[in-house]
Amino acid sequence: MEGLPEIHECKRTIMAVHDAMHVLGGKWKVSIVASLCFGPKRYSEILKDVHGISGKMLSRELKDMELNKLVNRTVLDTQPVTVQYELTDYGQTLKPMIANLAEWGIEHRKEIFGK
Amino acid sequence: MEGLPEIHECKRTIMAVHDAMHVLGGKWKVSIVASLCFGPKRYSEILKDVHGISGKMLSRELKDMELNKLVNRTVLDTQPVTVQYELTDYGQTLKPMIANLAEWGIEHRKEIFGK
DNA sequence: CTGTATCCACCTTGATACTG
DNA sequence: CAGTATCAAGGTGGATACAG
Repeated sequence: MEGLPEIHECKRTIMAVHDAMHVLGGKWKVSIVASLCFGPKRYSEILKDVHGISGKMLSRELKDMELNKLVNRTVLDTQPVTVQYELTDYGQTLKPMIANLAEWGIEHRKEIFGK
Repeated sequence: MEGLPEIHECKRTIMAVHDAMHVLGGKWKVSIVASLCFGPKRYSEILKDVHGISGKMLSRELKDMELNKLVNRTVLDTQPVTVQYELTDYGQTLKPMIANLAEWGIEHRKEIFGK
């Protein structure tokens, strides 16, 4: 597999992909990560960014990702309270993968609608 | 976002990621693609590769991916019949993304178990 | 604003049995 | 070997109401 000199075995790759998906599974997680790739966001901002997600699901997914050390949650001392989410250093390591996925998604859209 | 010179906007990235996930969503698709990244495979080989998947789900996911032009299905003239699946040229474009995901998955496993 | 609780419809998946 | 059919169970996610 090109571009992956460290990997020489199929099963190992599949396991790795499976591990990654265990953390990024669910309908919304990668979209949320994508949103947070562009800097810290408040709850309501993510809600607007990720089209179609409900408040319940956003809370739930963010809590999941917090447990997995992917995002940090900070309650800001404002009136009324606002909460800021941001990728942890660990979460930042997902950026290249998100970038790849986005790039493919754009090409895919062209493939579907463009011609 | 580093490594993505063409993308300058958050919403567009999120949409792109969403589009990609529309095709790769579901519990098993990325694992199946990962398996096929290592060359054509027969149904039963994929079944062994992707740990935990049932025959029903494998059939269903492969059919989905065939509709989306990601994989080719070829019935081989053997006795009994065997069926070979392989990534289309279009499906091959997913390789970099799978490679990234696998790389991250391996690091993630270290993060969880390694220390 | 940022959630949580509840109820509920739907979808996904697994198990099993069966076909060509 | 490569599927399909059927059933049952559990998970997923939306709507709404409510709380701090």
